[in-house]
Amino acid sequence: MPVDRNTLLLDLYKRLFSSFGPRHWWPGDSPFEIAVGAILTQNTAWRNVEKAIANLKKKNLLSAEAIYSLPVEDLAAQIRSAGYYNIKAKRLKHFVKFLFRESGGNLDRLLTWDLHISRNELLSINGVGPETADSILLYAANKPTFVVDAYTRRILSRHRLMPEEVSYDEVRSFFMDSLEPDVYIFNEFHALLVHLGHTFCTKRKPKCSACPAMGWNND
DNA sequence: TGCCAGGCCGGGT
DNA sequence: ACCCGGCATGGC
Repeated sequence: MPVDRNTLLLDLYKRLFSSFGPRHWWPGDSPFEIAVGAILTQNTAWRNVEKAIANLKKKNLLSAEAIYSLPVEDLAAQIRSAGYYNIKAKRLKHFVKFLFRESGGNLDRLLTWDLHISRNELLSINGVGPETADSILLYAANKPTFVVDAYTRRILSRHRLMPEEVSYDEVRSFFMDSLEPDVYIFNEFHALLVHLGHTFCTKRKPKCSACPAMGWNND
């Protein structure tokens, strides 16, 4: 009697949670900091992002007003450690320009909008794709949207819950159709997938050492 | 030492 | 609608 994929997904969450415990994400003190982190961490190790954010904080530049006023070349220099600093400086500029245009520079107000509306608004910003938008919505606004990233895809494909090449929206729908729209579970599930992907299910370790212990077949 | 990290865009088929 | 090159630092 085969178990359906929805049940397998919920089972994965339960196993991850009981193995690793709550991750208490996202690292960041304010919604704006979380949004900046979401842009800076695009295809980049978080530890490189932390340094850039700490630097912005130290220089009192971690606000929509400061980033709006700072010349883009200067901003790039301040976020150097995050990598892709020229392109990311432009993206942060696009983001804060959007905030002032749509919401008076106030991210909190934008995030009170309806999920579907605010997601499309965020996606209209040059430099904000689906993962960045969902990260901001889930972790800064506590809205029930699921974040899909490279770890999510790798883990799901290694566990044969989903082929490698499916689209972002297909993976997101798989999670959102299988689980109750619970912000806490979406938050922890994504964070747990990143934790697993980070510590065990990496590219350098094609045989995920934690998975057999968790009762999963990933030959 | 090379390979990898919590993507996304723009130009070309 | 896909496909691909470009973007860049820092750690293992």
